[in-house]
Amino acid sequence: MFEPTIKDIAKLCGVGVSTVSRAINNHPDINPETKEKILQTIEEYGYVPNNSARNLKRADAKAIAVLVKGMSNLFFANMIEIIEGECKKKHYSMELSYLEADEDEVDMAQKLIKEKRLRGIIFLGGIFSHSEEKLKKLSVPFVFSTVGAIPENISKSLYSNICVDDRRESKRMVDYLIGLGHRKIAILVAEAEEEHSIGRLRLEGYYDALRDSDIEINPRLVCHTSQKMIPFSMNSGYMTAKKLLAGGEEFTALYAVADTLAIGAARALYEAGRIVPRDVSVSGYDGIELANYVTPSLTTIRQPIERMARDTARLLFDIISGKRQHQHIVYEAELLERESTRAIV
Amino acid sequence: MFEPTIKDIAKLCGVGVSTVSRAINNHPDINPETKEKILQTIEEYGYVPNNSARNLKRADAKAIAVLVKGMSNLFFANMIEIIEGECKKKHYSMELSYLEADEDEVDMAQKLIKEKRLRGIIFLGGIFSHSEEKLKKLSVPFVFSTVGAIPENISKSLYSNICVDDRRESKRMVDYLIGLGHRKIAILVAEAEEEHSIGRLRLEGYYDALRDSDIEINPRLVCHTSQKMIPFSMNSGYMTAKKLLAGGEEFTALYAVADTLAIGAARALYEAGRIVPRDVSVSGYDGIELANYVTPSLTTIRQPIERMARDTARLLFDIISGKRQHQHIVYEAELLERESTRAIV
DNA sequence: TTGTACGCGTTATCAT
DNA sequence: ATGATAACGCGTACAA
Repeated sequence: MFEPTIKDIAKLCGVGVSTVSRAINNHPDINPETKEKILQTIEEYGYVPNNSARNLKRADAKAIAVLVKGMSNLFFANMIEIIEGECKKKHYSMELSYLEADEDEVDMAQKLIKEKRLRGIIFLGGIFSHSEEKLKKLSVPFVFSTVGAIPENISKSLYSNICVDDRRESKRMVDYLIGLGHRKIAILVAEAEEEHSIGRLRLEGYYDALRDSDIEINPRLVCHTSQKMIPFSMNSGYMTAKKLLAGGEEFTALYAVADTLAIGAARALYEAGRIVPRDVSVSGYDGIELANYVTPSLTTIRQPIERMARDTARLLFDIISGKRQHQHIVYEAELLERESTRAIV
Repeated sequence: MFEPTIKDIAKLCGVGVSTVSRAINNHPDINPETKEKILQTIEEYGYVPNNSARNLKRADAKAIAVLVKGMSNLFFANMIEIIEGECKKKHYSMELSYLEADEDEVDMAQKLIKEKRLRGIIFLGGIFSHSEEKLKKLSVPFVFSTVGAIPENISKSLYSNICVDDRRESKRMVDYLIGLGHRKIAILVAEAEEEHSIGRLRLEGYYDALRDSDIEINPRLVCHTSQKMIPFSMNSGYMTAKKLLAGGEEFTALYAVADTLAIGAARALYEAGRIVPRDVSVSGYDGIELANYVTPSLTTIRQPIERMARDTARLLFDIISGKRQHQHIVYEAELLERESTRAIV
């Protein structure tokens, strides 16, 4: 198979490489006829420009990257689409990259900045676990969006952050359950070991709520999902709830720190003959589409992700263009009261 | 911010660029002390090699790409992980790229082949809608996996294909429903217009089954999801089922060509006061994790995706290394009989 | 073991 | 309007 380069096309057309380049990149200074002929030859021989060479040469790319931590997370799909839309408006291209839990997002960001000549980065999800020094190595502005809490000792002038207060929203949910008369509230929590993880923050919110209402914390109702399982899988919620039930500890409500966990748990309750919400109230966190379609539909916390995604992108563009400084914005989430919870009679 | 290149590092260390290159790429011919010093300088100045330059230079990358059509599709997450595992075993790196419905996967493949010096491609999902001529432009071997039917007129020696027979498996499901005594079977179908789409194939299977059992096809029970909605969303299933119910046509079973649609439809039935499976049997297709956790759990068709993913990767590697020729393998799916379907009394 | 110099494919600058 | 040529940052043959 013949893989022509720009030189081959130039030779084929009897023109110089710069003319071909002009044809490809829609430069003005070119004779329409020449252009036509070149484009035709390109078509004929199946010439595809080499992006590596382009990126190497090009000073300026009008591109940003979105780095998503934890794929298999449907939660972000929406946000990414919205961010992509904002990019299109600004005539920016968007590089999307999914990272495994063990990959270092800042390292990846550095690579991409060089490789793609990026002008900015959006970090989506995950936990923040980098030193200030490391962060300083990033040569373009970046915005964290929906990532776990960022340590206080990192200078706020270095980055932007868009989030909800996970701890506060989690407390809101537990307050709601307490308001319904529940006092024996079990919690299903994942990844709570790590300092600034989502799981940990949501667990803290649970503690806050109980403390505020003078309810003693019962460690037997704090259920950690097994490390061996896929972190936020339904199966993980299912198995953990099974264990809770087997333990025999009484509870009238079960709050899972993710909708997926809650749905798995609801199944375990069903199999144990406990009817939701008659016997047990169940609630989740995230507000995924699914939560509205299971039966009974799931009471949950929903972040305003559309707005957050939009604002994330806009903020980044404003910082790139120098219109604004770094911002740290905390959004209010919403408690969606649905069928899976109800007051104790 | 200072962005050092390999030259800067070389100068800083008082060595030549090739020595730095050797240090980076673990070449044997280098003095351990020199290497140590270089690596230290690299660390200190935060040098990150430019991947574009690397790719440009490198003849050979030991890399493949996986092109996924339709993100927001949790279905593939599993497969990708397995493929990634196989890549690691072979010491290949894997480039992952998600495409929107309107993007051309073959064009993208061509770009990536040049940019990343790929040795092979895996196409995951989507519909096949390319000419043989276009396919021939790809200079590396490729395997289709779980994509819709590929037109007969394309030479089989050009590509590999790993799939299940969607039409046959769909028929299997409808046969099963008929076996339970159902004769008024509604179907929820998406994307059925396009010739070789998944939706179309599954609809054909439905027709096949009815025909085999001499059940007359009732067009009012064939429900197409609206074009305006997100193709396989639960909401789409929900709305379409609502419309079916509003139409007043009688049915005792509802088969949706995707689990997500089925779950949305189940919700609509619930809200209409029709109990599943007592009043209506519901079944889906795909076998996503969720199907096992909703209540009642969903009867569905499950492709052996783990095995398919593994075999897809292995086949590609074997073709790359010349061990095997292109293959066309059809896997058998499995009908998972669960709580959402039952015999007519 | 190390350094020099060339070329990968492209774009941009400068002549023409 | 067009062509020659110098970068871009890196890997590698070849020379030392």
